[in-house]
Amino acid sequence: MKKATIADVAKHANVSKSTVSQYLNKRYEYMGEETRKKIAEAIQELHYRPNFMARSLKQQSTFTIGVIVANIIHSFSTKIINGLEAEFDKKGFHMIICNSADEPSKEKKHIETLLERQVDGFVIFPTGKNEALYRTLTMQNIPIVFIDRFIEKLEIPSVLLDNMKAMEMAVSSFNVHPLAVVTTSLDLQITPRVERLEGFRLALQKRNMEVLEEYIRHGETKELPQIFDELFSLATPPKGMIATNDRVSQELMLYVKKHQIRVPDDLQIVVIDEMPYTEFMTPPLTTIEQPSDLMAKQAAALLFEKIEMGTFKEMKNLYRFEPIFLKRDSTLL
Amino acid sequence: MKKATIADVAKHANVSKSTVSQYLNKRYEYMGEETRKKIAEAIQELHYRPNFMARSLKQQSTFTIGVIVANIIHSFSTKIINGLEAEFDKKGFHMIICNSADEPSKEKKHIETLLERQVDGFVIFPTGKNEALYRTLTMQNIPIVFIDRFIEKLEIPSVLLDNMKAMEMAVSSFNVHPLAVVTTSLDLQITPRVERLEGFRLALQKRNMEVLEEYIRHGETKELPQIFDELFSLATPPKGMIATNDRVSQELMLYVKKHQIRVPDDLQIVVIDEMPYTEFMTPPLTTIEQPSDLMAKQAAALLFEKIEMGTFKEMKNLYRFEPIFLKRDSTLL
DNA sequence: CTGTTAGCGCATTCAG
DNA sequence: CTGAATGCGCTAACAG
Repeated sequence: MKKATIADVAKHANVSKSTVSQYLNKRYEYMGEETRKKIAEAIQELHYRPNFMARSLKQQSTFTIGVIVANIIHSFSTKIINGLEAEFDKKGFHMIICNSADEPSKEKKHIETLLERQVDGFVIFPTGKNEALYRTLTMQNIPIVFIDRFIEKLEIPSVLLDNMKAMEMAVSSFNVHPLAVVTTSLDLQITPRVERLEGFRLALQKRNMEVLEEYIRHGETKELPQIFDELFSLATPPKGMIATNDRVSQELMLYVKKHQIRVPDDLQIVVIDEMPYTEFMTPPLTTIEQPSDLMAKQAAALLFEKIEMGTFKEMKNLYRFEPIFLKRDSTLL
Repeated sequence: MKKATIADVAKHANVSKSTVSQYLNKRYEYMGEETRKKIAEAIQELHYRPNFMARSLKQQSTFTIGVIVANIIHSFSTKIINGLEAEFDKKGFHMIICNSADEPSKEKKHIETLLERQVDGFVIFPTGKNEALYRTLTMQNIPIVFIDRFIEKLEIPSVLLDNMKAMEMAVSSFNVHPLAVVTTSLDLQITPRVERLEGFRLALQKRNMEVLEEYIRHGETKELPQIFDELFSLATPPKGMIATNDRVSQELMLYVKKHQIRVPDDLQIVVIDEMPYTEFMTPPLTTIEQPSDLMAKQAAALLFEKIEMGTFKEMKNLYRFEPIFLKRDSTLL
């Protein structure tokens, strides 16, 4: 039971291949009523399905987008993937998902193989360490949109959270001090992490509060307990803490529980990224949510702009989204 | 700056297309040292990348797997996707992810378009309502593996949790009664839900406990609070409860919090699906975990068996995985 | 070791 | 309205 081709259908219906092709492309004007029926029947009988690869080869378009996430398992990636899927589906596009695991070499490999697969565009959570490659892509006019992270001096639009504002919101929701902020590894200088720490410093300065670097910490996930230990061993332990992403927030919850730290009495907490548990923790966590669906929509819209019109409408590289403040009980103000 | 083809490279290097093709396929034996260098240079200069579509067309293989999940956002789907990605990546395969949203019509549409895209195989969380289509696929000898759900009378292997055992574990971890079990919608008779309810009944019977259907509930996510209300309004409210998936467990946590139900004193709880929060809830939740990585590995292995050898090694349709019991403090035994 | 030839399945002229 | 011819980019014999 081999796969039927357009030629088989043509033979079966006693017409020519091009007539069948017309039919498939719904150009019914160019054929008789009965011809149409015969073709329809033949397609049914042979279980014929057009070969998308062949069409793509001819039409130089694959209707597929390559998506490279830094880590599928992270909550924000998942939300974005979910949002992108919905948008792509509307346009009849499919997506190939790859995982860079925040390793530049993997990212490079994936970009290259996706290129070989002739994807029509990319959505990438960039590692940031493949600048030459990003530049080549732009020069070859390949549609590409970054998400979550921004790479300077590149004409590639980035869709990201207004991290400064998020930290301003966070800081303004505490009525205690000193405040600490913790994020995950800074090895790759990943935009949201860098910006959130910087936003923290700025928010303090704005309030004429001293910026003490020992309260501004970062490290691999497994180092976080140690970091918390150090923080709470300071002469003046933090009274408020900001967890800048889901990883940190989870580790912090674990730590708080283990050490029976009372929230908000001993420690007030603000976390970035809405998670299922933030609402039913004791106490529920004051959270700053990223509007992931809007962000995915924006990314998809930008990408299609470039794919369909060959260029971005606006000469704008930065699309910042408003964080959503969810006041709950881990802060008091 | 148009894309270079193999012909451009050949011209640039003063050799024939087929020599270049040999080079690309690493059949270096058939060419001179300097020829090789010249080709390498030409490829560099022209930024040449082989067109994977063209190769696929010729080779009748796309090195891509279609993955259809019931809902990307569910924790188990995400974990499986993550596991599959790792396995596929090892073999140089990519995956196209689609969302059926548990709608049979969407599932059908996705299967059909993925077929047109000539995917080499499928991994599907089946809705169960497209039996004719599943059957056609099997008859056309298309590699396909189901996950999480089992469809009877089909020669399609399914990778799933040993749900009976999971419920036996759950029931045996309580030292109170009556016990209740809650799952999400049963409209589609989705395997894990059906089996978990049935496993619950069986576990009770085994212990000569009465099976009372009013303690065995199911409903849409938004109906769950109402269902909990009803359960706790019974003459004898449940003293122990099993949440059969992450949705139910989250709704239950919300409910328990809202109504200040004391766990485990007033209500003992066991949940299925390990989640970030199970460990740091108060109290930590006794959990039954699905070995998602092993399951993804198994699914991938089966699929590749069929892809590479044209047949499954074993005439076996059911691959059951041992649940992992994580005793924590929401149960007392 | 290298070049020629002939498709893979489809879409698109361009004559009939 | 239909059919023949051509090519998308690559691979795979098969000669040389």
